[in-house]
Amino acid sequence: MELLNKVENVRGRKRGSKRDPDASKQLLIKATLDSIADIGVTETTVSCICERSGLSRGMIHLHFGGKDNLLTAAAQHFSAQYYSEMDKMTDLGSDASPEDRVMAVIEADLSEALLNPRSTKIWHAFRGIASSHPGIARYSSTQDQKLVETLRLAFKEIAQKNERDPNLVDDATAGTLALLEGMWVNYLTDMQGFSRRRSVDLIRRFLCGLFPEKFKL
Amino acid sequence: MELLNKVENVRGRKRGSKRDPDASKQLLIKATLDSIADIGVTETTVSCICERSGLSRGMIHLHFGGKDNLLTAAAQHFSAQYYSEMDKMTDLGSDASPEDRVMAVIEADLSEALLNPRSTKIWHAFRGIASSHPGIARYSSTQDQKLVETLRLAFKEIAQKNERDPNLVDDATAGTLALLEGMWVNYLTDMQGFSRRRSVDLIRRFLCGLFPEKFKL
DNA sequence: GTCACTAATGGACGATCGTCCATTAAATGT
DNA sequence: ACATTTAATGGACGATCGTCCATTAGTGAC
Repeated sequence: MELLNKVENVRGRKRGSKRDPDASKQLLIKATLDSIADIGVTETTVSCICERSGLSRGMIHLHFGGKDNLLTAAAQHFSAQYYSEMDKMTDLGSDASPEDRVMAVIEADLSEALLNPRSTKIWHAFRGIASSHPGIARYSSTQDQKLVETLRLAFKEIAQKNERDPNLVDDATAGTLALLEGMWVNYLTDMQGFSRRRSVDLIRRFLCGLFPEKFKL
Repeated sequence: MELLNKVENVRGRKRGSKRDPDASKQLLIKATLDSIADIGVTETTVSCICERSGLSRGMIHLHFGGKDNLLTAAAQHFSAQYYSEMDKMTDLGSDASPEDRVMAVIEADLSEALLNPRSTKIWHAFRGIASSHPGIARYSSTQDQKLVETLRLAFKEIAQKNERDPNLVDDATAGTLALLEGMWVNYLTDMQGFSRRRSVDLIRRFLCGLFPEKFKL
C-alpha cells in the first residue's frame, strides 16, 4: 500500500482509493472532453465515455443523473479551466500599465495553453450545439463578464480624458474580443498556417489604430 | 390538370409533378437545414427530416445514399447560397471605389439576408462538427477563396503606392474577416442586444485605423 | 471481525437510430 | 393500350442509443 495514496484530498477521501466519487466525476468529465476533441460531440456516446474513463456504464447516471447533465458539467468545467488559466496568465502587478494588461489578455488567449487543437475543437463543438442546448449555452459565451470588464476598465484608463468619443471604449473592448474570436476560428480552420505572433500583431494593429499614442507597432 | 404544372424544368421533368427527383432532393436539403436551425444537429434524425419534408424514409438513402451524404450536401447548399447572396449584394458597378467595395462586403455579411437566426445557428452547428466530419469541413470555412481575393484586391488598391508595409494588405483582409466572424458569434450569443449598424461602424473604425485617409468615421 | 453505508459494477431494457429492400405508382416509350 | 422505367413508399431489420437497477465490493465506525 503506497503512502502517497493515503494522502487525503479536500473531501476527506483517500487519493487513489478505489472509491473516490470526486475523482470519478473528474474522470468522466475529462473523458467526455477528450472524446469531444477526438471524435466530436455527435459521436460521443455514453459507451464511448465509459470506455475512455475506464469506469462502468452506471457511473454517469449515478454521478450526473444522465448524459445531458454530464455534458453540461463538462462545458462548465472547460469554461472554468479557461478562465482560471487566463487569470493566471494575466496576473501582472497592480502597477502594470493598462496597455500591458490588454496585451496580456490577448497574448494569453492566443497562447498554446489556451489555444490548442483540443480546446479549439471542444470550444466550437459546444458552441455549435449551444443554441439548442440551454444548459451548455451558459458556458459557451466569450462575453464572460469578468474578462469583458477587465478589458473595458483597461481601455477606459487608456482613453482617459482627452477622448470624447463615447463609443471608443466599448468598440475597443468588443473589437478586441471579436478579433480574438476570429483568430480562434482561423486556428480551427487551418492550424498549420496559423501564426500566434502574427495574430497578436494584427490585433495590436487594430488597437494602434484606436489609440495611436498608446500602442505601437 | 393545371397548365402551369406542365412547364418543364431544367432536367425535363414536369414541375409540380408527383415525381421530381431534383425537387425531392431540394426538399430534403431544406428540411435538414430547417431542422438543424430549429433543434440542432444532434437531434436532427432521418425520421425528423422525413417528417419535415413530407417525404418517406427511403428517400434519403435513394437520393443521397445515406444521412451523412445528405448532411454534406446540405452544408454545400448552405455555403453556395451564402456566396450567391453575397455576390448579388456586392455587385457594384465596375467603377466603384475599393472603399465602397469593401464596405459592401461588410454590410452584406451583416445584412439580415445573410445574418439571421437561421443562418447563424446552421453555420455554427456545421462548424462545430466540421473538425470531426471532413465532408462538412470543406464548406465551413470563411476563407472562401473568392471572397478573400475580393477583399485583398480592394485593399491592395487602397494601399496602392505610398504604403510600404508588406503586411498591411494581408492584415486588413484577415482582420476584416476575423471581425465579421466575431460579429456572427456576437449575434448568435445575444440576438436581442445585437446592432447591425454598430457592428458595421466598429469594423469601419478598424479600417479607419489602417487607412485613415480612405475610411472615415 | 462485524455492521452500515455507499461508490461502483455491468447487464437488462425499451426506444430510437440509420440502412435497406420488396413493393407501389407515376411518367414515358412504343 | 400495354410495357418499361424509375421515383417514391413504408415497414422490417440489426445495431446502438441512454437509462436504470439489482448486485458487488470497498470503506469507516464500532
